[in-house]
Amino acid sequence: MKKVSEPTIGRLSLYLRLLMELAASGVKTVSSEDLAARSGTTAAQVRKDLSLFGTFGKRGLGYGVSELESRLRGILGLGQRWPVALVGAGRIGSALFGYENFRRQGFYIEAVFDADPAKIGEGWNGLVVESDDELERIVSDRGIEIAVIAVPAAAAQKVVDRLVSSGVRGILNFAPTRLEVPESVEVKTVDMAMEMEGLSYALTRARESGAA
Amino acid sequence: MKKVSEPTIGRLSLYLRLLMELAASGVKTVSSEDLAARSGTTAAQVRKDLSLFGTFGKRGLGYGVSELESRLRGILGLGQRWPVALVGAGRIGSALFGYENFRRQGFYIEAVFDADPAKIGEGWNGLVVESDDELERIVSDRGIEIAVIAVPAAAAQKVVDRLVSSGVRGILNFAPTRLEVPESVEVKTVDMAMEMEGLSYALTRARESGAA
DNA sequence: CGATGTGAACGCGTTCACAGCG
DNA sequence: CGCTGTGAACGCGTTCACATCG
Repeated sequence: MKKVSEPTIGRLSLYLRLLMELAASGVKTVSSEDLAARSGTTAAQVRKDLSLFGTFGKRGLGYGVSELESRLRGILGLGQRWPVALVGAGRIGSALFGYENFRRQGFYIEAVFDADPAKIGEGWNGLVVESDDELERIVSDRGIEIAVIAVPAAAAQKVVDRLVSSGVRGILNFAPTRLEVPESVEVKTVDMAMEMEGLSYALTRARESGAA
Repeated sequence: MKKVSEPTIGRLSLYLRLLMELAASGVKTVSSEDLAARSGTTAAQVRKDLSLFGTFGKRGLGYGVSELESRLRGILGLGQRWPVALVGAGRIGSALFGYENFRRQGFYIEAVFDADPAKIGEGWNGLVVESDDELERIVSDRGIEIAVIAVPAAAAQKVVDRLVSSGVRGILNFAPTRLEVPESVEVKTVDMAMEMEGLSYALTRARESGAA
């Protein structure tokens, strides 16, 4: 198999969501051009992305919606239930929990940790907040491989080290800091401040050239 | 001025945060190599990024921390207060509100909207949740140019259209859907489901090649 | 001498154009 | 004939290498 770029994976994820919507609307077949229009890319890009993983289309016809959907599920590893640990029982975690696509794709928060003794033992969306001290034990006992980090930046690296040593291999990071991990561990950082600053930049530029 | 790529802006934002940390530690000067190590990139990349906007360094010495910090602030348009509207008074918005870097960089949530009549009039982190109906009036009255969308995907496009027609030119979108906007409007989408699926893909791949 | 600033080389993802097949 | 699958061309961001200057 050829090598697959990160943007490609992001688009596959997007295609999958669109296919679910199409399936719900009763559509049976889509062309690369149609998918492209809905996802904001080009038909050639759609075909290239898909062709990296096999040949799913019917020439002269397009792609079977439900077939492609299940193919993408398989490619993205969504055919299973993924137990997830949440570290930091704050608002971000709650938001994630309420995010319906989260569970629908097989991600289940199965442990919530917090360093604040006041929160430990408290109920949290049907779970109980566990003590930080138990992190290693619980993560490895439950076979958790994916964790969401929602702690302050200063605490993040320490948490990550402990998670990784307990078997976690994928991390979604909301702490605004760069995390050091072994090659074998995948980190995705969501940095809202950075996104906002991107907006600030764009607006400022527009204003300056408009005013010039 | 040469054209500036999106990744470059993201890195500038990152450099800025590192510079703030360095300044807080009393560091006066940094080399491109030092900044590169801290930001996970290369020294050449740091210099290229900065050189797009001017020549801030001293040869043989490096960059003045506080000088570079304020230059970056200027470049990113952070020298001002940005009033922000939040549409959707749910958990994501609360998370954002609690995010300290948010206010520190000049972003202030100055209006919160929700479609749910039960929430309207309620207090929300010191603000009052406004009726969706008032959106156009309030956004334009308060000169709001940046909005955060935290509503269900199905409702997002309609909200965006109304925001844009009221003067909003920058949007941070948490709804898992592609938004249609005029050229002149900047959209940044934060798609947590997509990030999680990226993790799922990486872990699945690792497992398969490991097991092979 | 040391670290910056930058033109040139490079690698890689995207786009193009068309052959291939239902 | 229509739309997919794909090698080739392209554009662009990253990396390299070194001239430049404090």
